Amino acid sequence: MIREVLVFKTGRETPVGKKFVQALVGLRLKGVERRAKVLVFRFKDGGAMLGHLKMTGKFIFVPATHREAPGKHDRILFVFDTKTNVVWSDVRKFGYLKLMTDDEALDALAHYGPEPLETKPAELAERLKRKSTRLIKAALLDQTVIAGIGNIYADEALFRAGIRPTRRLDKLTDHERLELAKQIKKVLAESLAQKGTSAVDYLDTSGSKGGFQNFLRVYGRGGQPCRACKQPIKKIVAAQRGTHYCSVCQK
DNA sequence: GACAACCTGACC
DNA sequence: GGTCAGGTTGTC
Repeated sequence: MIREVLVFKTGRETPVGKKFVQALVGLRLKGVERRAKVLVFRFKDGGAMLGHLKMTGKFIFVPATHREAPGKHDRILFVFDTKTNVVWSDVRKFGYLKLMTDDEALDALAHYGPEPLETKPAELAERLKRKSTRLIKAALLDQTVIAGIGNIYADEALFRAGIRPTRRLDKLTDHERLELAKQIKKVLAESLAQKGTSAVDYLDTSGSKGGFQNFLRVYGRGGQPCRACKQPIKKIVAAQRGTHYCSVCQK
């Protein structure tokens, strides 16, 4: 049960007033799920809290004894009636937490594309089969096409599939779409096995770094030699995001 | 499509 | 001082 909700910092997308705190106190957590990049905290009493970490958000478990002296970027401390409390920390304050009914939660999550790790490559490939002229990189980042792919994994999957991020979506061949779908699944699974990518400051709920940053082939490697062909990795802007690729290995 | 906006910190 | 950063949304 949530005993207390201590608010240290608000933000534009999570103003977090008295209402928010009052609604949460007394609720019993049923479980936590993830859909796309959204965390879903469900309550036994009904209703849910949806949370997005955006780029710098973290949920960290802390011992119940740790109560005061919030860290510089801690936004909210959730005090439970157990031995573990939870801190929501967020340097850039882009993240949000929203309380809603079960129906509202269903609505809010309805527009996302399929979960790549729970979907067959052929079906993922089908999601990418569109007449759109936009860049494949933009399509990969579009959460309504396939859910959960971010900037790192878009670049990594494209490298592994040998496809340039600047290719037009409607110009990919069936073979390329299928290969890309397979590589999306592969790179996500490998990263999970390494407990994620701490390229900048990602930490898991125990405050530990992931290890996949050591296995990235293009992301963050602009100017460095391609691990496959030794030519320098290109760094450009595509779909308004920093984008890394090998001009030799990716066609 | 492109671009600004949200915000803070790291790095050149 | 300027640029960039695991993301998303709203406005040309």
